[in-house]
Amino acid sequence: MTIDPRSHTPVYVQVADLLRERIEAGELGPGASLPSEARLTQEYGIGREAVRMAMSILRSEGLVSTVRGHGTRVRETPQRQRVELPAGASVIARMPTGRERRELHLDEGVPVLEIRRGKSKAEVQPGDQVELVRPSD
Amino acid sequence: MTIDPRSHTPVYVQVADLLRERIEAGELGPGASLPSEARLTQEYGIGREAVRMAMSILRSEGLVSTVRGHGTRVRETPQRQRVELPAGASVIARMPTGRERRELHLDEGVPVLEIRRGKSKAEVQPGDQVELVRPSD
DNA sequence: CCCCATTTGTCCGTATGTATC
DNA sequence: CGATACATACGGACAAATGGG
Repeated sequence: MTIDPRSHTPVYVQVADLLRERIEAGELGPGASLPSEARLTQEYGIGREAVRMAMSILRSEGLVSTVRGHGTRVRETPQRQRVELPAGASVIARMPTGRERRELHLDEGVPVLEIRRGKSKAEVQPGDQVELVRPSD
Repeated sequence: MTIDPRSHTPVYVQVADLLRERIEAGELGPGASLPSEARLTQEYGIGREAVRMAMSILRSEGLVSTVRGHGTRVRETPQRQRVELPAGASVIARMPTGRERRELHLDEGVPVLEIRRGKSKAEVQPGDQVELVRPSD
């Protein structure tokens, strides 16, 4: 697969798609390092900005995690704890607020589960660590 | 609040944090326009790239929506439909894959609810349109 | 400890395209 | 039509963090 600069789809989206495929196919497993930005600019014959925007997309999808001076790695697939959703409760999925992300130590691209029971304050759970269950009756 | 170029946190993350605060505090309500890129580069004394990456983060969080040639606005808070979570089912929150985002016509920064019942294939619901409910017994 | 190569972060200049007013 | 504003894309340059020797 290669990049088509004349395509209607932006170059950086094409790059993100290519890398996402390689990750989802298991070619780049959890913990594996992605090629460096310099490497990707050479391999695809594109500018660094396109590469960095592609990385930004993958981070926002929770697929990878970038550390300055080190590189970008495929995120580990999280082990989720099973939590019971109480009777009469409801739940939504959304992105965390700034405070929530700091307090729950959430990476970019990690949603939260907001559980409401009646009129009381909502409970917020990290979306990458929790699996909600409604038991069989 | 200002920007500290010598902080260990990247400038673009700081800018995103500042703008997020102003949005969450209600200073920038739903529908309100954010300052233009040029304006922000001047106000904070930073470069374009930092501003654009900050905007990219806020978009990825579903907080704002950018229209080319017009500007960036705070997104309206979505109305959610109530859907019952079946007995014996479980649910997780995660970001959609590229294919899911296209097929479900999801905006940037919108997570999905993945509902599993037994060993059958999972059902995926848009996180900004659905509220899962477990009825009172 | 420092040195060094690697890698990402940041800024700048430039250019073209596209959408809105 | 022009002015404005964002989107995409390339190039160069330097700063800062990491990790290995």
